[in-house]
Amino acid sequence: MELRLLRSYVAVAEELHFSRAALRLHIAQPPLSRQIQRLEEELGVQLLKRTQRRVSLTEPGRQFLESARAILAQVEASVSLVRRMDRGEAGHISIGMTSSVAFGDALPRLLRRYREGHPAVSISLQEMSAGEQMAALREGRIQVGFMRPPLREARVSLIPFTREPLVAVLPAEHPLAGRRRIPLKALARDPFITVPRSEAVGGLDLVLEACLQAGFRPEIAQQALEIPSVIGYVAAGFGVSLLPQAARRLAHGGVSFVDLSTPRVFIEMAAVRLAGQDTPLLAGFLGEVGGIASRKARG
Amino acid sequence: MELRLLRSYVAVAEELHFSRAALRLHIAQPPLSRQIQRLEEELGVQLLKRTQRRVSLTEPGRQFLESARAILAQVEASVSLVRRMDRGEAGHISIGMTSSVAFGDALPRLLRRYREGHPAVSISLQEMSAGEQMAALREGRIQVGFMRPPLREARVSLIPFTREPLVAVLPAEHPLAGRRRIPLKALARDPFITVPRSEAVGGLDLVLEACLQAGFRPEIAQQALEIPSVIGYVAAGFGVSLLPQAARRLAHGGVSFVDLSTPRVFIEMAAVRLAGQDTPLLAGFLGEVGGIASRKARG
DNA sequence: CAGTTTGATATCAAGAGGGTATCAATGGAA
DNA sequence: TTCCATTGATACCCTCTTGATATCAAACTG
Repeated sequence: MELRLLRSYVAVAEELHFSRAALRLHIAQPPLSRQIQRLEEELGVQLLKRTQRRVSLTEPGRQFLESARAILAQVEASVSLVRRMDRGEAGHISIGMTSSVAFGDALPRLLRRYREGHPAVSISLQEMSAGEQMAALREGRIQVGFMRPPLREARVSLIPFTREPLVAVLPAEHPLAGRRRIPLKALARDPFITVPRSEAVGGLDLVLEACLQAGFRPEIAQQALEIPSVIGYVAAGFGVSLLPQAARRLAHGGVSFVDLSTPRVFIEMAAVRLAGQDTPLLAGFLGEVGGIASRKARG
Repeated sequence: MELRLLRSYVAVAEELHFSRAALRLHIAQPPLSRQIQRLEEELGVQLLKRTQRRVSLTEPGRQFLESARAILAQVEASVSLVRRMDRGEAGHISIGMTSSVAFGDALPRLLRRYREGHPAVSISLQEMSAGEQMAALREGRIQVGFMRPPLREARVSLIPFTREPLVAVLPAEHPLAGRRRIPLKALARDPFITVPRSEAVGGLDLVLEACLQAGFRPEIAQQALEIPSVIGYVAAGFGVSLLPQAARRLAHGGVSFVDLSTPRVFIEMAAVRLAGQDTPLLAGFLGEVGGIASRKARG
C-alpha cells in the first residue's frame, strides 16, 4: 500500500470520473485506471462500481474514501509538525528554576513573551535547586535551567539573563531603616541571615564576598531555606540580610529594604544548558533569553 | 512522501542501526541509507544524527517516529476495516419495521443472534409503516424493511421471516372466551376491530379474507392504529379481533385469546430489500434471516 | 596500530510507473 | 435505428526509481 494509490483513489472517488481525476492528479487516464485496479487488487475489495459509463462507490469504497482522506491529512499534519519542530516553532521545553528565581518577574515575563511568539511550544516548569538542575540537565529531564552563577560545572553553556543589585533588608526598628541608601559597612556589626550555599549557588558566597569587599567579615546568625523565611527572621529581629532587588515584592511592615551605596553588588541569573545540546527549539528559546538580557542591559 | 519511506524510517529509528533495519526490511543497507536521506531531504528536516558509528534520533526525529507509527497503524486499520466491510463483517445496517413487528420476539432474537456473530456491524432500528419503509428503502435511509406481505411493490426482493397463525381475541365476558379453540365462523355475528390497511399491509386484508373463507362478511366496528389499542377496544366490549399469535404477550384480564380451528390463517412477516442492492453486509444479514426462517419451518 | 564495524558512495540491472495509441461499450442525437 | 461522442480498459513503449553488489571512509576495539 502506498500513499500515491490513496491520493489517486481520493481523486477518483471525489470526482467519480477517471479522466477528470487524472487531470487533477496531472497524470494521464490509463495509468490512473491501472492504479485503482492495483489498489482494489491489493485490498481484495471492490471500491468502485464502473458501469463503463458511470462510476460510483461501493459501501467499502465510501468507507475507504474517508479513511484515505484521514490518512493523507495525518501525513500532512505530521510533516508540518516535524518541520515546525525543526524550525523551533513546535515542541516541548522542560525548564528548571531555583526557588529564588521564582520571586522575580523576569522569568514569567520571558515565558509569556515566548509563548506568544511560539504557541505550538509547550513548556513545563519545575522548581529545583541548582544541583538538581544540573543532574536533570544531564539526564535530559530538563533542557534549560535558571540559576544564579557562578557555576563550577564544565560542559554547560550559560546565557546571562538578569542582573540585579543586592539590597539590604533591615528590621523596621533598625536605626538605619528608612534611609534611601547606606554603605554596606554600616551593617558590619549586625548579624546576617542568609540562604545556605547548597540552595542557591551564589547567595551565601555573594554576601560573604560583598562584606569582605566592604571591609568586614559578617556574622552569620541564621540560615533560612527560603527567601520568605529570611524576611521572616529579619522581621523578628534576628538580624539583617542582603537579598536580590526582586525580593522587595515580599516586603511587609516588619522589614525595610534599603539600597546599598557601596559596594554595589550584583546578583545574576543565567539560563544554563548542556553544551552541545542545541536543538533549534532551544536555540530559539535561548535567543529570546539573550535578547531580553541584552535589551535590558542597553536600556 | 510515500509509505515505504515511513516503514523504512520506523525500522531504522527503532533499530538505531541501518544494517539491522535493512535486514528487517529485507533489503540491502545502501538503498536503505538512500531512502532515509531522501526522506530527510523531502522533509527538509534532519531526523537522525549519524556519527558514522552510532545513530540517534533528533527531537523532530523522535516525533516523526511516533507520527509514522501512527500513520502506518491507521493504514493497517483502514485496510482491515475495508476488508471486513467487504466480507460483510463490518458496517452499518439501518432497518425499518412496522409497529406490529415489534410485538413479536422474532426480530429481537434475530438481531441478538446476528450481533453476536458480527460485533463490528452497527444496527439502527426505526419503526415506520410499510409505505414509509418502501420510501426509505428507495432513498437509501434504510437497507432492510420488516413488514407483512403481500406487497404490491415491484423491484424489491422478499425474504420470508416469520409465519404465525392468527388467533381470535375476545372480551373476557364473551360466551366463547376460555375455549381452547373455536372455528372462525363462530364469530360471524360479532363486530370486528382491525388495524387499517395503510398501517400494516395485510392486517385488514387477511382478516377479511379469513372471514370470507369462513363463509361470512365481518362487520368492521372499529379501526385502531396500534395493536394495544385493538386489545383495549376488545376488552371494552366493542367487539372481537383477529391478531397474530405474538400479540398474546399483550394479554390482560379483560381479554381472552382463543386459537382458530378453521380456517387456520397465517400472517407472515418478511424482510424486504431493494432488488439489486446486495452488498456483502446485507447478504450476510439476510442469510441469517433466511436461515432462521427455514430452521423454524423445519422445526 | 591493525582489524572490524558501520554508514555512505558509485554503478548497474530490473521493474514500477507514466505516456500514447487504441479498443469496447454505452448513451444520447439525428 | 444508426451514428457519434464519451469514458474506462488494454497494449505497448520508455524513463526513472529502486534495489543489489562492490567498495570506501571513518571510528571504535583490542
